[in-house]
Amino acid sequence: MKTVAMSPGEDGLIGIPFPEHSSELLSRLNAQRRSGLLCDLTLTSRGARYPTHRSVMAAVSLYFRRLFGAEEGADGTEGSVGTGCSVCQLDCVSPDALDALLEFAYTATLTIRSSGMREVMEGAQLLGIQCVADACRHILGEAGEAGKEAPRPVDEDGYRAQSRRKQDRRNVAKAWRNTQTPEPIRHPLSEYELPTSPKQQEHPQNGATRGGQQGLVLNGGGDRQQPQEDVPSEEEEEESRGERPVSSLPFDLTVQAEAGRSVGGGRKRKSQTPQQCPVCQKIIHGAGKLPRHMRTHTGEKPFQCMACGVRFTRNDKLKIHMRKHTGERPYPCPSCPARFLHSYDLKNHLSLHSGDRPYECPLCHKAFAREDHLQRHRKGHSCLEFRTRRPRKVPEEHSSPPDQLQHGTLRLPPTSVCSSAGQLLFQQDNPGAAPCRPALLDSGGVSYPSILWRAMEGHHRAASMEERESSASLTNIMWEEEDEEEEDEEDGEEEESCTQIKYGDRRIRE
DNA sequence: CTGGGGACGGGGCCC
DNA sequence: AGGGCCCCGTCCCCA
Repeated sequence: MKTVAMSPGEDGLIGIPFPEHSSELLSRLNAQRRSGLLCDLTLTSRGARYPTHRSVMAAVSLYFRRLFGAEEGADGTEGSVGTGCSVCQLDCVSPDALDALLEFAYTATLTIRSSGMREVMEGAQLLGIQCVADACRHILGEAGEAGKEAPRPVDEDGYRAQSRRKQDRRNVAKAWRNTQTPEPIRHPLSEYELPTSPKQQEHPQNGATRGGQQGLVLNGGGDRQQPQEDVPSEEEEEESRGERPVSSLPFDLTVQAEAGRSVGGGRKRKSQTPQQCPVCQKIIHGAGKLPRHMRTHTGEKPFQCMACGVRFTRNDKLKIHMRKHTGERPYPCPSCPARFLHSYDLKNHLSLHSGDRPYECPLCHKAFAREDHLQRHRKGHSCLEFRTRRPRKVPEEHSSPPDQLQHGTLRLPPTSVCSSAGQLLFQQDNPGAAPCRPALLDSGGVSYPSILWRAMEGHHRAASMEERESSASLTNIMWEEEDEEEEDEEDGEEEESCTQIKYGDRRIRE
């Protein structure tokens, strides 16, 4: 047993994990079920009888939760079954399906024959065991359609909740994780996340997503949390539906793949063979990295700090975290006494000494020491100033985009495009560029020719040799007066949006 | 809004 | 192949 380093007199809470507890608990409950011990509920289906524990059934099934009044918000009396041993007739679920569902409830593993998949799915649906229903539906090839036709409310909510900041695929995946994985894929009875990682699949009870000879074993998970962004392409979906063997469906963590596609594409070593995540379909590069990635789906955090109880998905993260307790700061600044936990902290810090601000906003030219600060700046509204008034003089030269560019502002004819907010955003065709909202073209639906962006980009390149080539994908189009000094006789309040500030040598409009 | 610290996930390299 | 270690990019939070 590890000793816990604590300062004298400290009386902090210590969390000592027992990762095996959940599976052992489940295993013992299952043994009780098999021997009929402490069973207080008997399920029947077409004559077959299945002694169970109502607490287990309530934990695993929405139907029984409601039946027993155990659902959150229920008063605990209405519709509840008495405390004695009761019998619940479930003829609508076939004996085989019920048996499989009970097996799942007590082992976190669904063992079924392919031919019985639909019955199990329907039974799971009826009993409100959603993860099983979803898993079966996916295997039956109905997931894609279902997902398209009727997106889950929870997905929609999560998506909506994060919609403001979802900027790119990564963000969406993140948003998905944030909204979905606080409740990771887990068996309802599991205190800890039930194993879906390969390591834990070795557990005889829990594990294994293995393709049986005739049957199929699924770990208690499901792919229902598949993020929208990561929905596989039609080909991939088709592939996963029909072409692949059953055992390599998304629940099979041994799915590997992409044979040939990435392997031959310049990867130097076999150990770098990418593997495809069975849940999000993401290609994970690097040998042995898939289990690590899978923990982002399962929520499993096997590495816990014995000093403060914080848990991590990865050992290396825990190791870095431990530096906080040991006081180790292995990255000293050569210019000052500052020391840092992370190399990148030192890197950031060094930019303070040097005064380097290599990350410049392509719009307002404000420079930042950190790239993420620039991204934040651009995502916010701080450089999305716009002018809603129209120029008094209609620029005739707009037919020649490069000529319209002055001071980083693209001149547009008044009949062109202006959102209700008076700003226009568009994205360049740069896959690597920072993401942004799609173009706001709501005024007359005038499409935005990409040539304008290229013109803008060209302008930026030409404007100054000092300027870094920007990866900007987001910019504003502002109405620009012909002469900066020229005063507009129109609304005074809008004049404030035209003040000039300086960043470095560049004068911009604010 | 910005600067800074920290957490998290992915990829590369190595054993 | 699996895993440790490291670096990097990104995001979140707080001051």
